[in-house]
Amino acid sequence: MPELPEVETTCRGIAPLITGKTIAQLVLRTDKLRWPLDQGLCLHLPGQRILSVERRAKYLLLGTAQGSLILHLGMSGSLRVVPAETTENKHDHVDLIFTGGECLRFTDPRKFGALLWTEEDPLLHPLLAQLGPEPLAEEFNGRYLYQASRGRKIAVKPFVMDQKLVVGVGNIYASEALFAAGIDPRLAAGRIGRRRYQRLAEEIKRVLGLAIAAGGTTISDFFQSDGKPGYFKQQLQVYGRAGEPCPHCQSQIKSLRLGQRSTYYCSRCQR
DNA sequence: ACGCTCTCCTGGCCGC
DNA sequence: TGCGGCCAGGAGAGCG
Repeated sequence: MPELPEVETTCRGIAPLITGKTIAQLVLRTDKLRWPLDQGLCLHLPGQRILSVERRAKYLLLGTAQGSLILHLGMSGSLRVVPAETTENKHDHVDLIFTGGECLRFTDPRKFGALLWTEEDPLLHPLLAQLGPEPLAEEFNGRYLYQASRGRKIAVKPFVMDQKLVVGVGNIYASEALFAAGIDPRLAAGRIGRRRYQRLAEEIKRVLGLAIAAGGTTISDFFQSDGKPGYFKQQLQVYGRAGEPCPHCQSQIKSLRLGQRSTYYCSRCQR
């Protein structure tokens, strides 16, 4: 997926194009994404005006006076604003058509995304209520990581990917931040000290910030809301680079699986 | 509570 | 060129 930088890029891309627009029609071309789609969406949405477009973790929240649309891009989802008459492609599952003729189109080959309607505060929705702090917020820092990790035996990489700990750090940026911080991704979270967590928190913020500035990372499926790819791929130091020389020490970048996910690291720079 | 695995889905790529 | 196997940015569910 779309990790945090990709969702942020999408949020910034669509917000100015759809804020204030009134929904005329919702078109669903599949009956389920990650979960069965609530057909009530088609009843609730027409006539609503988009008052806000926000991101929380990897969720996009479209606020209206009556409730909120909660969107998740899953592993392969993307959103674009196109003219409503634009011919749909195979994986264009949802269209939110506005009265002015614009269309917010959700595309997701793997159908791991989500689309939910809630009339409560979306931040209190069961999917969002348990989420950890935003990584770019001040409350996310080395002290927080250190305290949260005491007694934890889980490897540090899956640890920082746990959305209950901190949101938005996915598989790509977890490898990148650990490389930048010089921490072996296999280390038990509970055995890493304050200073190293201080560094890791800084690197997570730095890497995510750079990726947002580059419009995210496009491996294959992700595109910005204007259809362009994200350009951060060129700046990836280790992700997807097994066998290539480490940009710092030239030794071969290694890969392994941790918690079912591909992990890339330099065994010389990361201890 | 914690740590681990499996699972949803489609497509691209690799090797035979 | 076709086919099987494996892999892919997420994360909830269920297990011990």
